[in-house]
Amino acid sequence: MDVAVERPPLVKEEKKAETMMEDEKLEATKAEMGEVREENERLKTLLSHIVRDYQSLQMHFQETVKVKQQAAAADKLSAVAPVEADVPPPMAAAADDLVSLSLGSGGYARPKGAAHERTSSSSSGTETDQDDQLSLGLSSRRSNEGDDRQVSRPSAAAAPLLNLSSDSSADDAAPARHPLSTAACPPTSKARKSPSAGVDGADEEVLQQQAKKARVSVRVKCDTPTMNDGCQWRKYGQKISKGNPCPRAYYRCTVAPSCPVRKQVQRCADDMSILITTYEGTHSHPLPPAAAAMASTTSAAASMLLAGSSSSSHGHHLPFASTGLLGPTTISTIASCPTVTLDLTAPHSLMQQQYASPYGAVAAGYESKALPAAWSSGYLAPYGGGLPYYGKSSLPAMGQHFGMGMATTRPDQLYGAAHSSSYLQRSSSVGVHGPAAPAPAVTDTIAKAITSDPSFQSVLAAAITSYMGRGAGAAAQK
DNA sequence: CGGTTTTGACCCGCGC
DNA sequence: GCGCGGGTCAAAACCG
Repeated sequence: MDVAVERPPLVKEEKKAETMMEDEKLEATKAEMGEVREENERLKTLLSHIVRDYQSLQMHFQETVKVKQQAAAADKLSAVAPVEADVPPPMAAAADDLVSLSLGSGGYARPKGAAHERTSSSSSGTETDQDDQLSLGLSSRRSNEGDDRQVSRPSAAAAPLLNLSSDSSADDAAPARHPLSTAACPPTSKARKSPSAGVDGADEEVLQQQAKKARVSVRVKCDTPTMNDGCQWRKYGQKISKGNPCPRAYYRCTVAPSCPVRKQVQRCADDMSILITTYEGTHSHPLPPAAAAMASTTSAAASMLLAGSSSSSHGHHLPFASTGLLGPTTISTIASCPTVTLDLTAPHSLMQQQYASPYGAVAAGYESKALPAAWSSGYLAPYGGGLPYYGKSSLPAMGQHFGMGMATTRPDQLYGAAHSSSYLQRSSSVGVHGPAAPAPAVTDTIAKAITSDPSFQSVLAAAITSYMGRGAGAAAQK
């Protein structure tokens, strides 16, 4: 009873306390919002700064390249009569490449080759929308030069010189000279079977040679028969190769009927737990997010390869190699089929070094079984998806998306995501370390890496800038 | 029933 | 020219 009498005042006090609490909460939230806003501003500033840096670098590079190109052209003219005068020599084109890491959506422009591919392949089946095209390719292109409408512009100005992955290299290196892009003639076998398929024999040969270029081999510890990289594959063959009791399986990308991408999967003879997946070709269709992530990884690797093979100045655009971002990476140019091998398996001494390096955690993250797990996780996060899709989002959104992707389960997105460094710093504080939660750990370390190494930032900035195309430019100028 | 996997045959490049 | 090995084809089997 007493209690009943005394209750009203208590309730009042409670209410008072509640309102006080709410006020506090409100204040806290407001403060938080303010922080976020500040963060946002900082990010914007940082990004614009980066973009500016990148642009000036780009211009500088272009100037240098122009000079080189002119010299080369002069040489060529004097030496050999060009087959097509208006076509820049492949090598010169290769030299024109930029360090830009185009992760995804039309990452590389396929000027004439692409157009031709469309026409030639569309006759046989459905072809995906080019605008949304995703590419495995790491391409070099002039990213922000007012080319705001399309990520990849089909005009010659795009002059994408370096396209990362194997097939694309053919596209880009000699788009006009070999109008039939390699992607367009997926069936190298068909060419094989019907060599007189109508195209100039010599051209075809060159084409195929180039198509054979640039393979990316990924070594990963994986218990499953294949590493799920998010793409759809159809097995078309299996062979017992010499020196390895384990059969090698051949897969073809089935996301698009005309997609030329293939992969070979084989267990390592020495260590059966290691799965060696070799990718070849460039997807001629938009990729699902999960696959895009993988594609960006392999394209980064392929870019290293092509960068090394496409110009004499090795290393000037091997940011990942130099930083070790991709893990222990070996490049073999044996035969006419150079291959990048990403060894994401055992902790070699190299790995250990990388552990110690600011970027080591990337490799470390891959090294653990988390890698296949992450790749095969199906990746359900709505925005965590492939980088290509970011191409359409506004800049701030991008930051969020990147952050999201990283904070969840995609260490492999780091290559494109790291620009939101302050976000990373943040997420790093939430990160959980340990093998059970590799991604946060990776995020954490990456954040440290980013904040501690300006060169890394600039490299990523270049990549992001090129990837974002117009979006970045527009946002940066704000 | 359509798509995928399996598997033997075939083709091609390369080394001898 | 021949044999070997890698890569691909394509029919049959399999599967959901």
